[in-house]
Amino acid sequence: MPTATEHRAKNPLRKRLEVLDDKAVAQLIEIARPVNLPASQSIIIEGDPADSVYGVRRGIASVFKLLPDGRRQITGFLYPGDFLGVTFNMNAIYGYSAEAVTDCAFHAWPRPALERLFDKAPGVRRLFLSQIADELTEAQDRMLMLAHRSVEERVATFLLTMARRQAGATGLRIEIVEIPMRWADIADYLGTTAETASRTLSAFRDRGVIRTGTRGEIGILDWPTLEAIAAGIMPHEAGIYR
Amino acid sequence: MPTATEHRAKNPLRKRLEVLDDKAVAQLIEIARPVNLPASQSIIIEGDPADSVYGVRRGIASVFKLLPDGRRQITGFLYPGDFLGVTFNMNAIYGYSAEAVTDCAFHAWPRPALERLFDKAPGVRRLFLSQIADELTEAQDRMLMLAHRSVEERVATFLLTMARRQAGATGLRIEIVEIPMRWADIADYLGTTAETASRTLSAFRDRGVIRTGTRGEIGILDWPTLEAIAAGIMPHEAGIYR
DNA sequence: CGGGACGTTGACGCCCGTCAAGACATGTGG
DNA sequence: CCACATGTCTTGACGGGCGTCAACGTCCCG
Repeated sequence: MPTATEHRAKNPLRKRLEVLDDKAVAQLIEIARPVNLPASQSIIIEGDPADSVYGVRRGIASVFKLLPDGRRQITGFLYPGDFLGVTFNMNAIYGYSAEAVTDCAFHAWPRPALERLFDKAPGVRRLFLSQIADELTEAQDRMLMLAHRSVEERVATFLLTMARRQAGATGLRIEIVEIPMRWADIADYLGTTAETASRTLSAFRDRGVIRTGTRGEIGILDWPTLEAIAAGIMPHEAGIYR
Repeated sequence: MPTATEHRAKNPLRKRLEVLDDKAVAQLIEIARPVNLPASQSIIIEGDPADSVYGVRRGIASVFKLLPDGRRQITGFLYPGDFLGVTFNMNAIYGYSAEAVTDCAFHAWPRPALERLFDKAPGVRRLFLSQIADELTEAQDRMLMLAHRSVEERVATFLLTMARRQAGATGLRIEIVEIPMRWADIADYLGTTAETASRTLSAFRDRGVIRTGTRGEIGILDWPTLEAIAAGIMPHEAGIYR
């Protein structure tokens, strides 16, 4: 049974919009304002009035929450086809912050125009609905992950998710996985630290599971082992520290 | 800014349904089938076809996911007024399991009838929508919690949430908090173990923050300290082990 | 070339998960 | 009413995973 993340991985923009008829898509594009942001720029700030909804066109964005002491939990990475800032609060306040991980292009929809479109084109409402539902399922999966799985399992799962996303519908076990985000971001996403994440990668490398070297790339050498680690099979055979 | 849990705590059944007009409420009740379950009986099983949506009328239910090795993460407790099994998946499969924590009474709505009602009464759709959105916000809050906060902070936060829920809109700092669920459940909810949760309670007791004794009840003696612990202020003054 | 951002590696300590045993309450049958 | 079984909570002992602090290496950009 695929997780929500895996499900989402197979649903880029085209897939997501194909539930809409051509007219609805045209209307959506029409009321959109284009927004471009360089990496690590802020898009949405938690607590601000939620007057726009954003759709990722290009690049990767992160959604996160902050603790008063400055610590950060990235609750998700968003890819082309994903939406940002879809809230149904009555007070219409963003419930989280978001920023561009890589250089990004967005559609920005003013909320009033979007809600008018909701009434004209029910398919559009259903589209945003399914996004929320997907996010909820993914959030629940990740709760399980954060609470009950070791950092090794989390990192392995992350690598596999990235690999499968890039393989797309082909299902191939690709060799080189591109990791566009910084490891500090990944650590915040996985609920650990950059140091521990790095150590875990090194351990995988030393066990011959992956290959490192080029910045922003990981080579997967041993899929079965990586999958076994992610699944939690493989009883602490070799710790993080050699 | 209140968390989603706190928000939900102030929204029992009446509050939640008051966004509907009388006719919609009547229609909802009309198509509902009553279901009663004793404590620890299963309501929904992850992976089963999602042919019903449930509304909690009385009692407390837990929503959870299981790992293959049997470990469990409770992703939320549901109270009267909350809904269960609202999925917008195209395949219409429950994404989680649920069971009664205490003796429970539910409304059960067959999905087809409910979707017909969605079209007749748009307020009903919006009601279920806002539930999903609430759950998503809560899920994101809890990710932060599980990933970055100590067990002490989590237990303190849980006690405060329960206390505030019982205080309702009064905002009073009530003395005796009823805890209807077993600590094993609470531990699974907080992403820890029953042992550690128990130890944490004992530490609070020894520091004079709470009073224990009667099963299913906790007395809160020192609100400011408990709030400080929950907020993460209070640098490891006295560990769990005396 | 110098400075800053990012990743790597080491050393250290403690939080908390695990195993185990005991305390206490509740239910069940004789 | 008592003996016993069962489920829940408590407490102890122990060890490991991983967070923290610190130093170093590497790459990039002015």
